Amino acid sequence: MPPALDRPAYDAPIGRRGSYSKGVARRQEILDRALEVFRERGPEGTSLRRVAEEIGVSHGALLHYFRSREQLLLALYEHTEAHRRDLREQEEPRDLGATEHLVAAAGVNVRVPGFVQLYSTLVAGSVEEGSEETRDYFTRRFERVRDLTAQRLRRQQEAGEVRADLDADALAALLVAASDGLQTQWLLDPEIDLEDTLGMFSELLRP
Amino acid sequence: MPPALDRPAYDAPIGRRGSYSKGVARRQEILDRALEVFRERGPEGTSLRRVAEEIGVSHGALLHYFRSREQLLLALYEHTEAHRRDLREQEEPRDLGATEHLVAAAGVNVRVPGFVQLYSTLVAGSVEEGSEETRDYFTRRFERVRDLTAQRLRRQQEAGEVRADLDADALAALLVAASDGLQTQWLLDPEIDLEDTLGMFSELLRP
DNA sequence: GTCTATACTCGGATAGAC
DNA sequence: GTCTATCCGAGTATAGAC
Repeated sequence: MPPALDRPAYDAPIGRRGSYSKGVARRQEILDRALEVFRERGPEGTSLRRVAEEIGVSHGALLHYFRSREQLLLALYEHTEAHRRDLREQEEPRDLGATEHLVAAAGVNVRVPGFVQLYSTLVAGSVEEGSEETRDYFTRRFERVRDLTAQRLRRQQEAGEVRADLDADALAALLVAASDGLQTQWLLDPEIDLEDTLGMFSELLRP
Repeated sequence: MPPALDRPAYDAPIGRRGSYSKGVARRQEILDRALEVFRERGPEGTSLRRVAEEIGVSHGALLHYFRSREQLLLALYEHTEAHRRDLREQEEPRDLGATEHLVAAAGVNVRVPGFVQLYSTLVAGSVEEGSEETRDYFTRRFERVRDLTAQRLRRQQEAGEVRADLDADALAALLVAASDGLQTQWLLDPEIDLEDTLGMFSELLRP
């Protein structure tokens, strides 16, 4: 369920030209306060209207900056993801193998309360009609994550750390799938050992 | 995302004792007609109220037999799943290996329009507050599927078809996760070759 | 048990004031 | 561009008629 994102695409300014026209700042301000509300309560009891009230704006105003509840949740996701990424960049050694990278990412994910659930809500919703923006977002995200994983795999294949008789791109899709799927299983049963189980993949990949 | 289900738990009669008290038949009748509505339209435009109107009951009455929209969707899922299972029992050879079994299951899944999406909607929703029934349902389902997969793996390990140095239960979780995760990726990008990619797992498992 | 009526909150769309 | 007011249809809870 993994890593990097060059730019927070949906935090981008709304007006094309011109300076950061106050609207952006206002939107950021609203987002910050919304984040706090989400942090205090769980993801429950956080309807648009209640969040808006808590923040001190009308729900119409909230909807003016975030075209839908889904977009607000996506902004929340991106914000959390960025923070999560910072966490990892400190503690994570460079040049991990593909599996180890995903194991580390998954480990951080499950330690951020609500993060995995938010992710799976958004992905499931992204496929519904009228969620084209979220859909594009996650389609691109999957592509990026698969590519990054494939790159790592290729590097490992060249170094002889991973068996070279299998296609790196397909392996990458499989590895990312296993990571996401295990996190889903973890949501329903937090007893499962996410990191150990996913880590088995590096065993399977050994030449 | 796989196979069997001993009993459709939420199609069970409501009253404990007594004969199939007409209520069950009525519920079934309503469900059948609702299924038809879902089949005609996609999963879109199928609000409780519109479905109720279409089949000629009040939306209150519909809610009397299915405590929530989610429960109606779960009934729809179970019904489709049963039909899907019938399909497979005809064409599928007995005693497939774990991977092959999941590959076949996934292949059928993606050929039933809307099925994968319905599954992922339900799983994502099951984790939300107030969805305890759906949550229990899918928790049990995952347990069952993992167990079944682990059994197959153990059989293959004893037969020397699968490397025996790895824990079958953990492998099963990983395999099921990969299957689910790939189906999610397929939802967002139907170009990916679900069956071939998942099939690689049997390569990885070879001793 | 079966179902109607009603009411509440929700997400979202709209129109228009500033 | 920013926001208020208003309205719609959605899912759901409740009370009570039969």
